[in-house]
Amino acid sequence: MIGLVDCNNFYASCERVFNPSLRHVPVVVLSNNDGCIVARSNEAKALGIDMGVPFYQVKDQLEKAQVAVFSSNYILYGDMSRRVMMLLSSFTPHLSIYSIDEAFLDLQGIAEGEKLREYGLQLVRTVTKGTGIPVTLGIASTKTLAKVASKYGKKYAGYKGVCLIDTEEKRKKALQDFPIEDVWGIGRRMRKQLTYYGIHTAADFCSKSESWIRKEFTVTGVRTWKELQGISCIDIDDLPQKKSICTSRSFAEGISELAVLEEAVANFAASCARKLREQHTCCQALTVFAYTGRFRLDLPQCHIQEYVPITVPTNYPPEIIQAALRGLRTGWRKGDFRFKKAGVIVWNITPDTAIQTQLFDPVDRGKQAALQKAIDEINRKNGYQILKVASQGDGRKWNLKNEYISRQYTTNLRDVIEVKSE
DNA sequence: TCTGGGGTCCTAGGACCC
DNA sequence: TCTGGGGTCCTAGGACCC
Repeated sequence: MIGLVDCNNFYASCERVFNPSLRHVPVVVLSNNDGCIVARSNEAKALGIDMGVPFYQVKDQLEKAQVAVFSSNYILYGDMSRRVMMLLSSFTPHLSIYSIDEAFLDLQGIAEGEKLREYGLQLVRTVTKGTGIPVTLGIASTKTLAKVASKYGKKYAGYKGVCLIDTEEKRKKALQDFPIEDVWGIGRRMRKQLTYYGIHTAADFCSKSESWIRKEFTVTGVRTWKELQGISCIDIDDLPQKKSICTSRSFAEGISELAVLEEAVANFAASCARKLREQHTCCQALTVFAYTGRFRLDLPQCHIQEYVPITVPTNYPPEIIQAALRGLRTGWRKGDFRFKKAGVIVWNITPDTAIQTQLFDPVDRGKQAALQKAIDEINRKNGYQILKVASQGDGRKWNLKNEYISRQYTTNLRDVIEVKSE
């Protein structure tokens, strides 16, 4: 059996942990740049606030309904996620972290029947009490069915956060009432096509033949189809190495000057380098991109995208920054453009051990690694990016909007909550 | 005026290699 | 006159996930 643990309204729940006045109050969290709504508490969902709507379109409505609004605080959410995952890992030797707020657990041989339910309730209690984040656990024989179970677990309070699909009878019953568009792997486009064929529930989908599913929805459709029947197709322990790592941002105001865009790109490249080092990997190529705003078709459009191969695999910021800037300058065109978004993607990721160097590599890789280790250590002790590459600048010309950001309750001494005694 | 960020997988074609 | 089979690398777009 496989378990799926899903944090309820994760970002909104994180904001609540250190701010009890938000309990029972509608809460929403915005994306970077205060752009869109990306998380909602149950109260906010009940008000009919949709996922993904641009903030400016509903700002007045939110004010009227006295909804608490937050800019996204990824430092806080990342740290809370780490705490949740740490507690989960004490419940199984085999945890596969799927996203910031979700993880799959291999429950093979852990318990069965009523015991499994007990185990689940204990898990939910432990995480909720230990972190303040409410979670739901869905248990079934495949990942897709575990997702179905967790949705039922959230929908009905009677489950107390744990829903099991552990018999054929329960599986059939669960699929009978389950809207096909809520199935993991079925998106907007497939939904449209399925509606056309009169397929509305997961059970309808399962009743079709494999060859028909393959013809209409290719192998990915077949995978979902099999998973729903209880045949596992998606591996639990794919936590393989990432194949790409991306850092990108939208800018509050469009950028017209190459120098400013270069500064932004240098920072995105440095961030990719840091992510590579954190997982002990190097990259051997990158893509740098910059777009003008896609919502302002009345303005001149420009779409820069440059692939840059790197000879010797690296995670050293100056090298990655240099490669990214080289790409940006190659793609740069003269014109009256206002770039709204830019980013760096690193590809061809390899472990940082066993690097194949060039015969005539002019760089002393050992010295370089030692230097970077020292820089990382200084930054760890003294604060984020105390030392950085000069081309990263001060970031003042392309800052993000985050008007409603909360404090870094768990990672910054200045922001730790004070407990006052009488 | 204001519209996110970070991933995966699949398909398909072109260029190039032996 | 007749012109294969098996690869890699890169680009690009679509669909899906959270």
